[in-house]
Amino acid sequence: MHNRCENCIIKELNSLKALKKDELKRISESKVSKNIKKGEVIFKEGERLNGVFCVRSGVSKLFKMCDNGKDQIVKMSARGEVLGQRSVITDERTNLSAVALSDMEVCYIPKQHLQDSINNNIDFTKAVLLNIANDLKFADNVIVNMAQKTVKQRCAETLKHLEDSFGTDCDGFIAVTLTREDIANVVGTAKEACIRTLSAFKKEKLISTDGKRIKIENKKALYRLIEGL
Amino acid sequence: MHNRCENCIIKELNSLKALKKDELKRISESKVSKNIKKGEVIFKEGERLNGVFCVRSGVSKLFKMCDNGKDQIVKMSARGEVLGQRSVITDERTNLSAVALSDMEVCYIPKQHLQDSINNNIDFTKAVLLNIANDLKFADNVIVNMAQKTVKQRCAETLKHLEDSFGTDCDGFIAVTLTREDIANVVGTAKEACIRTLSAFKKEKLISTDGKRIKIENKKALYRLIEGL
DNA sequence: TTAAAAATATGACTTTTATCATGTTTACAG
DNA sequence: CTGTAAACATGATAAAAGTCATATTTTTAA
Repeated sequence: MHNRCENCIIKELNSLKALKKDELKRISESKVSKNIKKGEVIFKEGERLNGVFCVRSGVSKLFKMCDNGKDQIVKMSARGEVLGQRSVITDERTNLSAVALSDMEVCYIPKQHLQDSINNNIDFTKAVLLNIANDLKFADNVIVNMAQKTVKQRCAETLKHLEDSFGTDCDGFIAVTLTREDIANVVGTAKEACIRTLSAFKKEKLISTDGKRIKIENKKALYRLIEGL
Repeated sequence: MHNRCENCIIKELNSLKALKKDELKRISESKVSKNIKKGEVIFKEGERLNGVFCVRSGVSKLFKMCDNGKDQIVKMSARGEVLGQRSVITDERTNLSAVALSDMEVCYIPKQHLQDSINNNIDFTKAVLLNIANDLKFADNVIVNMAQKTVKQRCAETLKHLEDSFGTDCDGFIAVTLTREDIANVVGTAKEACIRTLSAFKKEKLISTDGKRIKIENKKALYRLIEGL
């Protein structure tokens, strides 16, 4: 038996909370729950999506392959993210690729439902609009950081952002574990530079690590680093 | 006598085209036409806007001041841009500053009108949504370029983008003239690096210049530069 | 018109970051 | 378990980009 969207708590985190009972009912009947394994591709840049993926649990990265062979991660998706939302709205091919960074539970929702609701439920359209507007603000800020901050500053910023978005586990470590290469691909640098910077942070007691797990030890100093040089 | 929004051709370029006659009428009655001088501040980052600015003519830059004292230009606004749209929608303080780069004609539209239409006219809400979704796609691509491309590549990209957005004048020069410093602030580099790169482009006959005016002479070679190194 | 200010241009040098090489540790499939 | 691949780490070096200095040209405003 399916879990019913009407009862799903995840939608409180995204635009789907603005859907009405009957809309949710219809979605419930055609949605497909999927388990996605770590490393699996959810969609590739340039694909035409026939639906969106509502993330119930797990983490994924949204990124673009560059001419230089590296990936640039544009966004890390947390619980509640609606993957593919932008391209379904604009009815375009996806601009980014999505890959699972941990095992994930997602619900696949055929795009017709979203498009119907966007055409008929102004509360939903507004909710999506607010969502995208916030993504845009965030993206603008990333542009500024990429352009004007050093690798050191961006590493610090990325650690802060990961902790803010994913929280900490019971031991105080950031509740998402990325490879150094993935962190580098968020920061926009080479993995060696990322590793070196994190090692320096460790030496300065700004952070500590346990394998891939990272704990922010001196929040104040790390945050200060983000601003000044 | 005011120009009436109902007859204004500019709205064909933006979300306001989805407004109905009576909405346009109401806006016409409370909008204010303004002439803004080159260099004038339209709004500052962190301000609370009481309306948006629909650009009839002229060019402005949307940018953010950084801790290192430099500005990062996030977007150059052409005719048809609705400045302040994002922050009025989310009802937040502005995230960016806007400054006129040439004399401009704009219409100031009190925010109540937009908010009313967003709450009642689903076609308008959808139009704004598409608009912002496209801005987001563009911003994501800028992030990737900033993070992964060299200054040379980004300079080439910026020239292409300026020509694509603003077109060329009768002599074939890009129809917007920026200082080298402003170009540098789009590219995300120091003005010296920008000047040097443009000089190199001139030597390689990719572009020619006449004062601040820039003409792309070898489109193919310049575009090739954007991709590979 | 002309003096001052701003913008452009270029050289010299420093700092930051990327790349390449190599060794070590960790994760994981058989 | 254990061998193999992946990830981590660090040094050496090269390349890219930033900064500072200074000269020239262009723009602007009195």
